Amino acid sequence: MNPRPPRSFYRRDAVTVARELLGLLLVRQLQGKRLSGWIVETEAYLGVEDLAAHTVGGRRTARNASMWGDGGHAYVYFTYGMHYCCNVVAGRAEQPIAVLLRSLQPWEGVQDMRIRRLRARRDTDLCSGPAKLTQALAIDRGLDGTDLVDGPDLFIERPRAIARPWGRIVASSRIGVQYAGAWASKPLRFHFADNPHVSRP
DNA sequence: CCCGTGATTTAT
DNA sequence: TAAATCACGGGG
Repeated sequence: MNPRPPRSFYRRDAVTVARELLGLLLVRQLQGKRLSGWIVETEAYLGVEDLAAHTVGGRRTARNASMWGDGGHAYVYFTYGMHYCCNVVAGRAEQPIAVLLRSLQPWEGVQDMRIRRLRARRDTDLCSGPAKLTQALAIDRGLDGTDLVDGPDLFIERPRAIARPWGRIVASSRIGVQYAGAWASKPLRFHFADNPHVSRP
């Protein structure tokens, strides 16, 4: 069993957490089996001032409640009538910042992922997008608020030995937030250069 | 390019 | 109550 980062890992600013999540393993434990993938793409959402964040202007609703909680928990939301997206909550309670998990490099349970993602033609289609990875790993609103540090169903591991050399980290503007004015172009998306599992180059 | 899809949010 | 929105994915 790989060690998990402690609570203090998550209780930091969203950009730091977004960058340091790259190369860690997201694990979904389901029916006694592990589905997992290496985190290769993230986006930071900076809270009340961030025009692209669900908590902009201090918005606090039933949907985004877990974003207001302590770091190290999941914020899972439903959108476009059919998709779930999974965030890692950063900072401390009452500091509504988070990191959207955008892409994984599939690792364990790839065969199960293929069954959950029948539309994926290649393995680079399995988890190369925020709603693709939730479908592949069976993450839905039932996991909203789950504890990534201590929970049994969804968590993050940081193996002692590095699995592979990941290479350079690239920063770019976030995807799908064109409405956010000046915040749309800030370099808050992070991914490994030249990784084929990233949602788009 | 366009559209499906329906919960969530905001405006009356 | 009603209307608009949407941190997307898949197909042309």
